[in-house]
Amino acid sequence: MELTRKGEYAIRGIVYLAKQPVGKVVLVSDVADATGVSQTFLAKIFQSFAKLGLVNSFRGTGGGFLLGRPAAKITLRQVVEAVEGPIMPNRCLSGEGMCTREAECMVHPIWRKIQGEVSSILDSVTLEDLAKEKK
Amino acid sequence: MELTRKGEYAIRGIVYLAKQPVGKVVLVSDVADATGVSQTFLAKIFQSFAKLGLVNSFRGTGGGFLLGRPAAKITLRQVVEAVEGPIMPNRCLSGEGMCTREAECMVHPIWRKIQGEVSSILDSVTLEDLAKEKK
DNA sequence: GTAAAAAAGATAAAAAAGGTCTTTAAGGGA
DNA sequence: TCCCTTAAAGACCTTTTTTATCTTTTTTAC
Ligand code: SF4
Ligand code: SF4
Repeated sequence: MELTRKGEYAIRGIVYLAKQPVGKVVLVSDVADATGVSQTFLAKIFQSFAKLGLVNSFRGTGGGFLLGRPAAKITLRQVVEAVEGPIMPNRCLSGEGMCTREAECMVHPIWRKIQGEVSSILDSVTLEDLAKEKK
Repeated sequence: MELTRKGEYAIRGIVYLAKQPVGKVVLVSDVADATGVSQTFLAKIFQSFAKLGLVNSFRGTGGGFLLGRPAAKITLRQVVEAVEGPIMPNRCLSGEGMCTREAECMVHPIWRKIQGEVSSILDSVTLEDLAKEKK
């Protein structure tokens, strides 16, 4: 029930991107320095983001990363799921037939409810919200 | 963000206990058979329960386990936390000073909210609820 | 005393987490 | 064209956690 470091770093990294002026391209090394994350590890994380279109990347001189769409259009859930996989408090939520006890199980619906609540909270937060300064 | 097998087995095991007639002592081997869990693994889990008073145990002939208090007084949260530790979606929730960024962090409060929601859902379910037959 | 059962602790295989390193591809500028 | 810069891709590695099993000890009823 705990976010991994990968997930934590992913959030730090993309929030840093969201804090940049729109259109500014930043090096992964800069993000790594600013967030206190190993550069190579963060690079891997950003690759996952790029595959999903959460960020755009440019190679070569003057290259780097920027958000793939406006910060307001990227939710915290999308960021977390990009690196951690689907929000899933218990294995039996991944599909039918995962557990033969499901038909009589009184616990299964509880996990579904938790999944729904957590997903909904994470969906309600965007990078725009997270990029603001705390007041 | 996923319940371990230990947590899953813990719930299955103690729910089985909750389904027994009040006061009935059952062998860990019976619970293991009924829930499809390895007996030795389940025994370990029940030891954790016993330490916290969630179950009572008796050794020797005629020994076994039963609930430590009425099913209505044992919440799903207590069961899960007994084997998985505190509900904690991110490390920084475990105490002050875990993360130097916390003061300016906009994400931290989100994790706290999730922690609160999940805890509250798990608190609202008792073994009495889980022991009922599904209708 | 003996058999039954949980308690306790040591051990270990398998999986996941948490990275690093090397090579390749792409882009910009001299 | 030839460097230099930077991300992409994938192989590789170490540590920690999960998921157990096995053995020995303690307690209890008969
Ligand atoms: S017993 Fe219930 S909660 Fe557990 S895995 Fe099966 S369906 Fe899910
Ligand atoms: S940066 Fe924020 S969310 Fe991440 S560990 Fe620190 S306080 Fe928690």
